[in-house]
Amino acid sequence: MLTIGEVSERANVATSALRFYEREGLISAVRSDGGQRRYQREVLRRVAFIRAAQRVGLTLDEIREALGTLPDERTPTAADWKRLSRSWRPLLDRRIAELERVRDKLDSCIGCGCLSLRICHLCNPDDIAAEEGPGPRWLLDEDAGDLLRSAAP
Amino acid sequence: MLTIGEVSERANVATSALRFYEREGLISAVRSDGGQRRYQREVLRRVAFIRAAQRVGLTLDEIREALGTLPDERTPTAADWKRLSRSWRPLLDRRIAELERVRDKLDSCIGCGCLSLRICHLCNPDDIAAEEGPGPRWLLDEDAGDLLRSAAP
DNA sequence: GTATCGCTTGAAGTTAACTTCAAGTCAAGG
DNA sequence: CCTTGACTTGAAGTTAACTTCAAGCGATAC
Repeated sequence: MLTIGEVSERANVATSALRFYEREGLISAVRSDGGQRRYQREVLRRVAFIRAAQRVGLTLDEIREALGTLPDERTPTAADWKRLSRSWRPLLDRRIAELERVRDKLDSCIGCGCLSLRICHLCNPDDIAAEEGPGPRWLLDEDAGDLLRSAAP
Repeated sequence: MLTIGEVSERANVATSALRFYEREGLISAVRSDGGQRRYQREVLRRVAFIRAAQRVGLTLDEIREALGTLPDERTPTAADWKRLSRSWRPLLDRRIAELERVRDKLDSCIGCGCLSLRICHLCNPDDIAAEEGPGPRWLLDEDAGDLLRSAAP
């Protein structure tokens, strides 16, 4: 059993983040007699998954959903984790393709020097993202959730 | 001269966002007798630049800085905009490369099924991003500002 | 046993990029 | 002239993913 400080150091994640993940239902812990959190070693893999998923671009909501497809009864196996990670691949591909599209349009727009509205494809791409909702909006992308759901067993 | 509603519709940007950009010093407007905003047509290009820059991944702070390198006296020319847009290229290249690295590591990690800390390169990449500060942190990247500054005349 | 460091909680703060709201004023058509 | 829709302001709310804080208990080394 690991203390929160040990998990924090090994996973390179702040203790405040671990408590936050617990509140958000992403990880869990048992308690010592004195009421302190004690983690099973498995939590390290879970946290690793969370951080890797964030690098890929998933939100914590999406990650929680993905973690929800893991078996409740037994400890997740390498195959379980593999299934989840594999589901990221198309998402990554799409994000990369999107950026490459922007780059190519940028090239052609530098060529024409336009940067004018409706004419320039760079300024008015035909995407759905960046249309709704507040908050930071850099590279919001639709239906990551669908991809995850399609990876469920 | 355009009203805020006209700019909003042509640029496909909410009026609230236009007022916000003005408060943030990204765009400006003169006022009608009654105190309403009246925009020069040039603001459309400016807004287009802002939105395109956001797609590339710049923050409004960085965009303000970039806009600050435009000449104060004369209306910016196509060459001015071209210079700014060109400075995005290396940034885009780096972001794409970063995602490709993640994708490749993902492949090898699916192969080994590891996803364990410190051992797995996907979970513990050697990057500086994702280390400091609150707020959403998907694909934070260092020194975009340097790139912009190096594009100044 | 006591000093010290680690752990606990809930509440509130942070950042980016906006949006929403209330309570009005302006402009244009009929 | 009057109605209606567009515009004004400042303040407060939103979202994600956390962090910071205060006030106090837990665990461990000496």
